[in-house]
Order: sequence, then C-alpha cells, then structure tokens
Amino acid sequence: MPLAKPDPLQRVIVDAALEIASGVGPDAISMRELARQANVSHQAPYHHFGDRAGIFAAICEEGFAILGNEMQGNRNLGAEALCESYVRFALNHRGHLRVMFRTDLCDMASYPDAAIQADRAFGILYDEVVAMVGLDADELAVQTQTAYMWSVAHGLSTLLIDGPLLNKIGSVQDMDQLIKNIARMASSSIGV
Amino acid sequence: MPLAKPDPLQRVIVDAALEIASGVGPDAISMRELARQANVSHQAPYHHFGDRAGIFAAICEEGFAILGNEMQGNRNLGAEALCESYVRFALNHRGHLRVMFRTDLCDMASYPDAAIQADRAFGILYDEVVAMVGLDADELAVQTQTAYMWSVAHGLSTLLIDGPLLNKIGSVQDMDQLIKNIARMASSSIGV
DNA sequence: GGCATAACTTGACATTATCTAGTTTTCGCA
DNA sequence: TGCGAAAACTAGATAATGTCAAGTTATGCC
Repeated sequence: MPLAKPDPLQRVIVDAALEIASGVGPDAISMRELARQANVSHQAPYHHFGDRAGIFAAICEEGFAILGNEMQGNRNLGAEALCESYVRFALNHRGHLRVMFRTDLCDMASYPDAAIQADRAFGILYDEVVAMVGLDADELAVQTQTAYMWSVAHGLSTLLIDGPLLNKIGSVQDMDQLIKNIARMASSSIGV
Repeated sequence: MPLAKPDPLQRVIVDAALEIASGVGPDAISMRELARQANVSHQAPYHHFGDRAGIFAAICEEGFAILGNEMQGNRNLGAEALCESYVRFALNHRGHLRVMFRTDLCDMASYPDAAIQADRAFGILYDEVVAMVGLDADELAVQTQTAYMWSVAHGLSTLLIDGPLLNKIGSVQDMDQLIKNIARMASSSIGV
C-alpha cells in the first residue's frame, strides 16, 4: 500500500493561514509563522506565493470560488436561499470571508484569477435578481435590488462574524432562525 | 493675541492614524509612523495610548460616538433616515468605520468607554425599531428587525467602502440615489 | 522653592517582510 | 541509466516594527 501523498506545501500553508485568520484574524498571519507550522524554512512560502499578499490572493480566489459554488447550488431556490447560503458560507468559512473583502490585504485588481471568481459569485446573485424582477426591468432597478440583497447578506455575515450581533443573540437556535427570517425579509422586498 | 494652543498630542496622533486608516487601511498604522508624523519620539504615543490597541480603542470610541450623534439627530425622521445616516457616516468617516468592527484590532470588551458608545448607537437603532413595530411586539420580532436594519446599513456601508460595489456603479449621483433607494427598501420592510 | 506627577526621550530586544544568493530535489529525456 | 534544467527549497542579511526598561524634562500645585 503506497504511502499517502503528503499535502502539497501550498495547501498546508493556506490551511495554516486560514486557521489563523478564522481565529485571531488575518493580520496575525505571518510568513514565518506559516513556514514554522509547515516545518519548512522561512523562505519556502515565498516560493509559492511571491509575497504576503499572494497568500491572501489565494485565499480570496478559493473563498469566492466556494461561495460561487454554494450559491450556484442554491440558484433555483430563490433569492431567499441565495441570501441564506451567503451567510452560511460566511459562518462556515470565516477565515475566508475575513480576507475576501479586505482590499488592503490583497488588491484583487492585481490577481485576475481571484477577480474572476469574485465576478462569478456576483454574477450569480445578479442573475437571480434579474430572474425575479423580470427581464424587462430597467438596469438601475436591477442594480439597486442586487446591491440590496448583497448588502443584507454581507452585512448580516460580517455582523455575525465580527460584530456585536452575536452578543445580543441568545442561542445558536436563535441565530439559525434569525438568518432564515432576515433572508425571507430581504427576498420579499425584491421584485415588487 | 495669545498663540493658538497646539493640538494636544493625542489628537494629532489619532488624526494621523485616521488618515492612514482611511487611505491604505488600519493595518498600515504603525506606532513609529504616528510618532514620526507628530514629530515626537517613537515612544511618546505609548504614554497616551498604552499600546497599539489603545489607539484603535480611541478610534472606536470616537467613531461610535459620532455615529450615535448622527443617528440621534435623525432619530425623528424614521428608519429610512437612520439607515441613510449610518451609510453617510461610513462614507464620511471611513477610517473610523474600518476600525470599529475589527475585533482583532481592538477587543471592545477591554475598553468599556468604547463599548458604551457602541451600545448607545445600537440602542438608538433598537428604539427606533421598537417605535415602528409597536411596543406590544414580542422581543424576537424586534431583535430580528433591528438586526435586519443594521445588516442593510452595515452591509451597504462596507461594500461601498471596501467592496467591489463602487466599481459596479457609475457616478456619485448614482451612489446617492442608490443609498436612498436601499434605505427606503429597508425601512419599508419594517413593522409589517 | 520644592516636589510629585505627567509627558516625554533613549536604548535595547525579539520579531517581522523581504532581498539576494546559494543548495538540493525532481523529472523529462537521451 | 544518467544528465541537465527547472522547481522547490535553505541560509544569511537588512530595514522596519511593537514593546520593555530606564532615564530625563516639563507642569502644576502647596
């Protein structure tokens, strides 16, 4: 029986980074600490990612890809499900989310692969809104409603992950209900 | 005519920090750079703020105080105005906002003065929702709707400041209209 | 005046990102 | 099988950072 192939270093490093990001936060990520956790020299991560921003770019790309896939999977279930899947992604991948919207950590304009995944995720939401408001709706209305849905999902996500919202909510059960209720409120505002 | 009293060092330092925060981002804030910009030794800021987190705590406290005041001023104009004032605060004080929800930069639990201002701002929003849904509404409904309003305002704010939303919107005029429309959509979902 | 306290300065240390320059591994191909 | 180049690393050095410890100056009050 062949030995299991060890995880490629890049995977190990990104996982270590995500662990730190979802714990203390992305700023605590240091190249040398990642190298230490991967048991390699302090320069090994540079070979794969170029610099610190490269690590964040990899996280962005992966994060938006996962988010896109999850939204894609719930695409036929309406805006409510889309909103819910956004928030659930955030809760299940808080390390990713904490990096994905930090333009200071990684300017996506410099990392086209990451930007592509981000645009794709946005496009799925956009298309869903188009489907709800109708193809004949004017551009501005679609943009507004897309921004609205995105704001609700993104706002709730960030408030749950980093904001004081968790402190004001009792149990996880409550949180689950809260997410569902808010997703429903948001989707019922669309297309009217 | 007496000489104008020079700004106290704390003000100079916080302003320098805000300048950096609203530009590159809060992570680029370094104690030594702040000292440099204030023309003092690299240890002077420590005397006033204790450590780096102390600077962020001061920014949080000030930010939530300003936000609270602006919301308080628009309190009688309904949830729509409240939501709008939140977003406008974010746009006009992006340095503050970028710090206020970064629990990794400053754990508000360790800075009661900051926490008080944050609770106050939240309370204003909460009271407004109570006023809209009626005093007889049950606790869960009020919590849900408060979280909803907050999510919309906060989500739109962060997406406009750091997210890719700006790239997808044409002019500042459009942005103004977008904010108004979204605030209206949000407030019309309340209390139904 | 005297003196306690606040408001700083100086120097040192460990840690960091990143540059430059090696060294070892791997692998396609003769 | 062996070789040669590219990939995957290692090693050392530099400048910058946060923060500790210890000194010095300025302020305000009795």
